[in-house]
Amino acid sequence: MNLFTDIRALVVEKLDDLVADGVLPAGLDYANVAVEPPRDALHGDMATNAAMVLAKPAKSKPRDIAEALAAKLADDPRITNAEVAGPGFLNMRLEASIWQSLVANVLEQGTNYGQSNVGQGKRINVEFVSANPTGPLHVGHTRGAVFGDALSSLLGYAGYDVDREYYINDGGAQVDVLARSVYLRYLEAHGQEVAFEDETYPGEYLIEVGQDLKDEKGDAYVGQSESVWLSEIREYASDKMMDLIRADLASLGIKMDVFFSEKSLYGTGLIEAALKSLEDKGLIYEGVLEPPKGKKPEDWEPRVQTLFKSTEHGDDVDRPVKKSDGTWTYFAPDIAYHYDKVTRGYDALIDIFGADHGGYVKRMKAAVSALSDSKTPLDIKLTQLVKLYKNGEPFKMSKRAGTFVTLRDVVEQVGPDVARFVMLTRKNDATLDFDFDKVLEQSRDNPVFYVQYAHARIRSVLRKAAEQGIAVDDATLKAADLSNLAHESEINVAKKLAEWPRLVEIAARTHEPHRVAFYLYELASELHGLWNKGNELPELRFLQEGNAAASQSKIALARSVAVVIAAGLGILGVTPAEEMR
RNA sequence: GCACCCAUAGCUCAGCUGGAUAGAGCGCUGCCCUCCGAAGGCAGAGGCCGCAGGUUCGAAUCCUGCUGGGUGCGCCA
Repeated sequence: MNLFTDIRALVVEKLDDLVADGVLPAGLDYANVAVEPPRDALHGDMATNAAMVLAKPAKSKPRDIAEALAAKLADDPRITNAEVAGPGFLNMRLEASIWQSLVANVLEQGTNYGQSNVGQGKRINVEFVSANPTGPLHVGHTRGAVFGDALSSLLGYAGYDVDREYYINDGGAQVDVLARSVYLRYLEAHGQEVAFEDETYPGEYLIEVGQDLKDEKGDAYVGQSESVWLSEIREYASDKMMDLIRADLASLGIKMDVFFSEKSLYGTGLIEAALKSLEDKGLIYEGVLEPPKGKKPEDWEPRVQTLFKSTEHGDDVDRPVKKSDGTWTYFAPDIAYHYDKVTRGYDALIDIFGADHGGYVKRMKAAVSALSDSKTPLDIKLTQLVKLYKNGEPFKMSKRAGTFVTLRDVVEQVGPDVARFVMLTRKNDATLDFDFDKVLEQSRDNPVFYVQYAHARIRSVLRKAAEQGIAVDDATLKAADLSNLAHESEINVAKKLAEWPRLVEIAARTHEPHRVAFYLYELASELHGLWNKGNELPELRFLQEGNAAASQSKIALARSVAVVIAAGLGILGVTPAEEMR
């Protein structure tokens, strides 16, 4: 249930009446007619722009249409009054009973309240993290992981059938580097002195892998050439790294539905098939690229390569799919991977990349557009950098100094709930400041705390009520007499609750889970405000002394706030707090 | 040189498929606990929405051009 769509349906119904009355011409397009909360609450509960949108096509004055529409709307029992304002806005006020029954409705539906069917069960694939299997996840990955997971949950809540997917880059040279690094640790486990050259990973997390390899294989690889061990260790090591990464993700509560291996594209004809598909569309040719202007590489020389005509699908230049020596570029398996996603029958694809892959967006969109004949939309969300702070001071990361911060470091220091919430209180395309101290601060300045506090307060009221022998189960609460929830402050809380379903749809449509976090902050603010009003106005307190029935109706409102907070936090992957400590 | 992202209060940031007098928090000023958690609340001051044009009933929002910051740019994935 969504009050805004209900009222919009009413507006449309009344517009049709006006058409029947001959006030408006037939055949008008209502697509742009919106019913929204007015920016200023003084204007009313809901506003529609119908008159302004329809004035031109109806060849009429906005205010005339608005007046006629207002008269029609005033007939509806739900509308207390409808008045024209400004250039032709129509402001509506709703009966208090609407807001009261909304509270009952929230309790009826529980955390399903706000779920939407805008997704219509469409299948959507969200690919995220996709870090190379060469080591543990770091902070940058954390943001992408949290964002992707929350977006997936949000889309699921909005009625999509979502698959979370991880693309394992286990086909390239970086896995060879990993294998060589593990080999060094393996030799080390055999007591040899080893040196880590530039082209190796010196990270200590490989010590254990080398040791395990020794335990399994003994000295079988010692003193052997790469041709003996490279491919085997590559496999062994990348499996180990994926175990590590899976555990990292699990520590944040993230579980992927699909892990797709790049390696599985090679030697199976999948890359060839994808390229063939493009070739059949006339989008593959042999050619020479222009050097990039202004930043000409020293060793630039013209080369003939196999190119994908990505410019025909919105890219700036055509992109190579084969190197001059005939081997695939990185782009080729990526095309094949997306071809696979397209052929798996998804209605839409979402890729989540780090900001450093921004240059990749156009060619990837071009590829999917070409592969699916523009039928499968691909949205690519970039997550910007995370800047770390400690006590307000920038926290420098350096791989060499061993001070690079991993996902595990973050989770261990602040916990998964805080890490997730903080990462989601910013738009994905804005850089994020993450201060290890500030995120644990207990004040209004810290949204995590503030929202959790609101939830904990409500739980506290429920506990208190139970101690006093008042029944506070949802079945009892929703049957309570809610008509005394009539004070402006109480109605305002209910109005905020009414926005939830609408917000879910907006956030899902724009692929912006941060909107959920901001909404929860606003809702928490309403709750805290009402709570404090109880200081001066005892009739607003949730616990009405000696009056169980009155208490139950007040608590019903508080409980419905807790339900929506829990639902919102659920989307963000955060556990609602029972109490603050 | 080109592409993408960002620019809103002193600071950190919201702002819905274009809507009315642009909103929060921090900081600043002043208030509110015999009362369900003051870990909170209320009020006040604080704005050329980077600059300049354009589109229209209407622009922080869309388009173009600038300025400043970030990211990236053919045999690295």
